[in-house]
Amino acid sequence: MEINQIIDTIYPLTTKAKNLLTESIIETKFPKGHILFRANKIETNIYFIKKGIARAYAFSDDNQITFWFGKEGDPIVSMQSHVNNQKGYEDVELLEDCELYELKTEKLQKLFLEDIQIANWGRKFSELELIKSEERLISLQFNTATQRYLALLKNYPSIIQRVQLSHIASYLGITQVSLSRIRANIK
Amino acid sequence: MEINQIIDTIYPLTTKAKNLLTESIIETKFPKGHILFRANKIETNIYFIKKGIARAYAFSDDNQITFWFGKEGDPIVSMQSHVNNQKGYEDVELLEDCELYELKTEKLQKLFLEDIQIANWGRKFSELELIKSEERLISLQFNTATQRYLALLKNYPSIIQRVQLSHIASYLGITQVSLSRIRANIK
DNA sequence: TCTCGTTTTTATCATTTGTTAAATGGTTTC
DNA sequence: GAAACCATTTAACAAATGATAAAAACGAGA
Repeated sequence: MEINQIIDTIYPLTTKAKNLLTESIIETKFPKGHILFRANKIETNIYFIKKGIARAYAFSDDNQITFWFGKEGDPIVSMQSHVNNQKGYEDVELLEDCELYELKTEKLQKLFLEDIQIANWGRKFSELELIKSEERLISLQFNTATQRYLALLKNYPSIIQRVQLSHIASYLGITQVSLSRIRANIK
Repeated sequence: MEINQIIDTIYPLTTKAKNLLTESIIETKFPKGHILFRANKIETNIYFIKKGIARAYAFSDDNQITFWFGKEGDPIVSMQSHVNNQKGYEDVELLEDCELYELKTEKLQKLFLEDIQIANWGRKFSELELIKSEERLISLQFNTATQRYLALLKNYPSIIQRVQLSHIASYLGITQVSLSRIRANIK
């Protein structure tokens, strides 16, 4: 997905403000398996996915738990770094060869203070992420694992082809064995 | 908690911007049990809690599930109304007699477009809420019910005195019976 | 095609949580 | 103080999920 479309979908900007923003964005590529963000590190960039898919995970005892997937058009942000300039708790791994748009956090923070349109674009960005996060929270709290799996399939059918089931299981808050049972029962 | 402190904790404003914001805020009171927000309704106000405690819940089949508690200093917002001007899915009930600060969504949206400081205050507001939501999500996905209960007690010890256990149980994503068992095992 | 390594499924048993119902405890009202 | 009401706990059984191990399916290279 092209950066212009990504920006406009969040909050439409005038040409001037959009130029200010796009001037600060560069394109970059990383191979499948690349670790884009590291836990316990302050990340200095945010990204948007032009092409590819990624996951964020953290460790609980010894095992990785995936709590986020990103696909074309989605932002990749360590919120702790972006908001509080603090260390994040997550790794972000690219699950396919990826083309990304890169934007320095510091540069964006500066634009927030200089341009009211970009400040409102940043506000809208967080508002939209917040709504996504709330929906995810409620899905986890309200629905059974089976319901959550079916909802994921419905919202994002191709994820089954693109992401291995062990990651999907931990995203759903269950073990891989449990997801396998659920899949067997659905057929 | 006083409105000045609430505003400043989110993002410090110059006197001029703060006056613009506080001019639009009025104080109001409601008794315990009052339903402040209704599901399937576009809410036109946002609130901050000066004194008291509230919960948001939605229905899953026939039973209410509490997914949020607010106490002194916390905002009460229907994000669907605030961000998308759409109907929300939640009721908000006051669990004690409450003193609230009230702000019209429409007025705030206007200020966002007029004052860059207030736009950045609004951005910070959503960013902070987003971090809270992410933390909650990860707690739900990573931890057992017992761990979540202990964490809640640690973060907010007096909640046990202020909120009945059936609400806390559904907030933790378990039944009241299950919470009762957990409490019995901890002692 | 064969082999090796990885992913996914299946099986078994233990643990946790859900469901329903009854018992206990506390509070309010008359 | 008794009755009525509500919140909380306990009990008993059912269902879902976790843990561990083994089998099966799949894919990438030689």
